[in-house]
Amino acid sequence: MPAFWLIKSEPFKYAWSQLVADGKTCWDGVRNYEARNNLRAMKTGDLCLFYHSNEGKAVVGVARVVREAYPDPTASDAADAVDAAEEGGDWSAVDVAPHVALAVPVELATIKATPALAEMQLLRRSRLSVVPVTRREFDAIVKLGKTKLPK
DNA sequence: GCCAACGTTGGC
DNA sequence: GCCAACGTTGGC
Repeated sequence: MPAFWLIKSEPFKYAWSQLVADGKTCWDGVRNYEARNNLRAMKTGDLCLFYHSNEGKAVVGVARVVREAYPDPTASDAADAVDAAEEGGDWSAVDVAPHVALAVPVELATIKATPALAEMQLLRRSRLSVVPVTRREFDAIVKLGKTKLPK
């Protein structure tokens, strides 16, 4: 059984439409240990709710993990590499591809107003950019998005 | 633009 | 190792 996640991006930085245009992308630049651990727990085929933070504030699509965690290419330059070498820390990235766009974006306000979703990590750990989602929550979001998941 | 939450840093 | 200061994120 696949696991479910929610990944956040500011539309300004990397929007859902960009992911669709690119076909797939490297989800890198995560600089938080907990988020990194979540990235590393992802398996190929896991589904990720794609959330636009800050501007939009809604889940707009579902992405699929197409490559499991590997060293973050953006951590290999400049200060990050020095830090990683000195502190023994390192960063990870995964590749994701668009799976399906939600027919209707699921707004943060809607999530907050839905009792079944009140416990989402998105709400409780609002500053984490990669958080786990339960199957129940995932299904509820997709349903609110009036979307059928492709096989 | 402000503020709350929270992770990180640095002085001791 | 504690804790205050600081920086970043993200909602409003």
